[in-house]
Amino acid sequence: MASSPHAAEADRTGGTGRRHHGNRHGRSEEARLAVLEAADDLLVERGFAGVTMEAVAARAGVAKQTIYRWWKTKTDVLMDAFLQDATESLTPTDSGDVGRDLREYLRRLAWFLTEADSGAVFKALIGQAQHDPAFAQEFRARCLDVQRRRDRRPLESAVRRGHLPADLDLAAEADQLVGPLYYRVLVTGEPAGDAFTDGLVEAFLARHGVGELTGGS
Amino acid sequence: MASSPHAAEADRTGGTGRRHHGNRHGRSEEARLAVLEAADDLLVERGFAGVTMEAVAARAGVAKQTIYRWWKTKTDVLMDAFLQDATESLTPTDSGDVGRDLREYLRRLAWFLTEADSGAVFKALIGQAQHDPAFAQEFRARCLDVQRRRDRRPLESAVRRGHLPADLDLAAEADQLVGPLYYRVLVTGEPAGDAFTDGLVEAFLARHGVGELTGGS
Amino acid sequence: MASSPHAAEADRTGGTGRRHHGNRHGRSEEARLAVLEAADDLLVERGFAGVTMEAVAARAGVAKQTIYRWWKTKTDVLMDAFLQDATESLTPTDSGDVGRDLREYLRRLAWFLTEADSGAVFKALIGQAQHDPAFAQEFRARCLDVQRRRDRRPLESAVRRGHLPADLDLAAEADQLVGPLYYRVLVTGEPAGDAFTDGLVEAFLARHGVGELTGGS
Amino acid sequence: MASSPHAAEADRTGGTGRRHHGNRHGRSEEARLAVLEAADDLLVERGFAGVTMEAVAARAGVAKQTIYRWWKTKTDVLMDAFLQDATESLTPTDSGDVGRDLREYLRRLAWFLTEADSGAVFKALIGQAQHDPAFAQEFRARCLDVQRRRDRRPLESAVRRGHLPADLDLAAEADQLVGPLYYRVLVTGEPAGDAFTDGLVEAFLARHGVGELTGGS
DNA sequence: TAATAACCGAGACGGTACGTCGCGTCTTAAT
DNA sequence: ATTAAGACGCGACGTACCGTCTCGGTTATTA
Repeated sequence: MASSPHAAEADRTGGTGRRHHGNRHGRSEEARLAVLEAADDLLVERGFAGVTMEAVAARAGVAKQTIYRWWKTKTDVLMDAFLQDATESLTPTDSGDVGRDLREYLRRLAWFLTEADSGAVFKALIGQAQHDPAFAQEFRARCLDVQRRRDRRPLESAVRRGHLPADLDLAAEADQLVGPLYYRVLVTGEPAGDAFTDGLVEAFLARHGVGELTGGS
Repeated sequence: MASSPHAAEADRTGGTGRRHHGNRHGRSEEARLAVLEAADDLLVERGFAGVTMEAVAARAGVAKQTIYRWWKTKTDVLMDAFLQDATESLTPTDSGDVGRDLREYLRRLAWFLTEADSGAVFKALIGQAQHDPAFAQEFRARCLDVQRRRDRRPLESAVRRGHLPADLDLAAEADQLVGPLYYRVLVTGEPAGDAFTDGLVEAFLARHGVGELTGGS
Repeated sequence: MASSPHAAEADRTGGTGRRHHGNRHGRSEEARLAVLEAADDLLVERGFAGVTMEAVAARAGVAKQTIYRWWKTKTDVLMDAFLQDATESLTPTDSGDVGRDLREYLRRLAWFLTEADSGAVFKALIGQAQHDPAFAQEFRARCLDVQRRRDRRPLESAVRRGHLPADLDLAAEADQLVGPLYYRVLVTGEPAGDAFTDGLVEAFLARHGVGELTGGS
Repeated sequence: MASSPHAAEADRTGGTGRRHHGNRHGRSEEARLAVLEAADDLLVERGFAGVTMEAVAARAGVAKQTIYRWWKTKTDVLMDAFLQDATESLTPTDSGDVGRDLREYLRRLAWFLTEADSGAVFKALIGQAQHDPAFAQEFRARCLDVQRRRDRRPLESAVRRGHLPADLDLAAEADQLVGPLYYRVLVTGEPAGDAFTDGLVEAFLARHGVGELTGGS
């Protein structure tokens, strides 16, 4: 869901034309999806300031109370929206070639952060994390830790295959690998094209003496 | 200024007991400083959500309109507060030893970002930049570019002395050097102690074959 | 309501201790009355300048938005407050004796305009009508026309009984009867005691040759 | 002055092109007139709400402080503006014929109140008097008492010539004569044409038995 | 002739109130 | 039990004027 402005507004009733107004047991999946979608769309269309509870409720065709029943804050909604459709975008490949895998992965990560709608949500959440320590903690527990584990996977494969030493501090290495990319996206705002990410991979490989073993891009 | 709750509230009259209420040629320096100080203090004491225009005005003993006359938004105020007292905190040393200088600089940068009050302001502004592209642009132009130029300076010294090759892409190298630190501060939120920053420097030096020439930490 | 400072503040919950916070079908009667009461009281206690939306909201224990939801302006509130409790104060008597009825009615009208709290509201509204043509129109439609019809009623009774000629222009006659009273209240500000209003009635009766048929005061 | 939007803005320097900026002894007549004119014009063009101190100062090309130096409030300014050009409009004629004089005078008074720019100022001041008792007192002392004395003059002439009994309470009679006119203008807002004012005179003359002695209009 | 002092313009200042927006809570009737 | 609807108390927004206060410049009078 939520990867672009949706035409679903009119279709949320499932084509039957009926509206859902209550349910004796359990929540409305319909409402849940409509809220996530609305939040996502509003962020993309109007920016973070446009994502208000009232706007989300109105666009989702849902009562405010329904949102508050299931989410604490609007960033909580955005976090769910992010989880809903961000996971699959970044599953690393595993071709057997560390260099190729890393290049591919960093390119996709860069694209995700700078181009994808989910990336916009992600950046908004990162931004909010700078303002609100409590949120930061929850955001890290629910989203970032998963993401960091993903970042580490190509390195783990390489270690498993013996392309990298077994005693490597994978967490630290992964941070050094993706850190400059996040820095570029979050801080400097410069474009992070293939040349840039490939450069990061090159430096990483050189550092560990595997640069010459793997093919270029 | 503005690095902790201030006792200046009562001293804003400059000790003469007179109040400044504006004059023909330009603004009240007294009011300007009170506002910057108040914004800074509120951010540290109550977090970003506590920095409302009304709270700043009240704490500064200033009319709201006086703030709006000189600043567009509260982040604009925070940016000025940041510029007011952040510059001198991060001037790099130049001992002639790249390794020592870099270690020293990164340690101070890490301290600044995680401990200093100005660092809190900086993080808040970075956060806002994720929410508001227009602000992001202005923030980069007025603050970040200066900061990046500072980040590059130790490397420039090293090149001048011949400790690093002259054809190095300093901007890219600097980004690789500080990127993981920002990543840690802004994204993962893990502590960035001396061990961490020294590790970054070590990796950098190893990458350029100058690791063994300079002393350890 | 609204004829003096009220003790109702604490009773607005209706004695049950529960607060009303809105419901699906229509507005809070509780809030409505509290607002009218507060506006009325503020006018009497602090004058027209004291009737600010903020003061009304604060005194009524109501949010500003709740006032704006149902009234356009503060004079709109005062008009409702006036209508709420002014109607019954001025219902003319009908004793069968034109002179007695007119004397009685004009005395009560004079008292209303100069002494009653509602009279103060009325004068404030008349004042506003001089400043704002659009308001003047609405005020006349909603309040003054009713009032003028009341003014005419004693004369209508007299015509019905044959004490006054049937072809009399009642509107014009009523205007001539009450006009000098309003003039005194609104323009000259002189006291309008019984002697004054009785004099008006006397002149009126003399003009139509019924002075000697009816008893004095 | 001040009887219609003025083209004087550019001519306030007296055609010399020079501006007045100070004077050792005494105030600037130029500034005084510009303020009165601006207040008058703003009232006519934008209504009472448009007469703000700032707008008056801006339109008069005068500093706010200059207004506050010579006038307490904006209604004080309007009162001066009214006095400046209202006196001569209403001087009663004295033809020797009470009926003719009264008819003429009431017609002019009605025109003044409903059509003239000064009448608009007058109504605004009357309106303010309903809101502010202190102002009401001053307004009556400085403006209304003069006006009422004017209202009485035609009657005084008639008494002098013996057309009306010498023991008549002129103040009361004058109030009864003009009261309905003010009532119409201030309260009902109905047009007050010649037929209406002539009717008032007719009724007055009939009341005193001089109706048949004087010619119609 | 120079200094002086009352007045002028400009406009920044501390405030109050405005009318609006969004928050999170609540009540209701319907499903 | 959950929903859509929406009124509510609340707090902050950004704006308009208020009345006060310097400030520098102008100008008629005094020194």
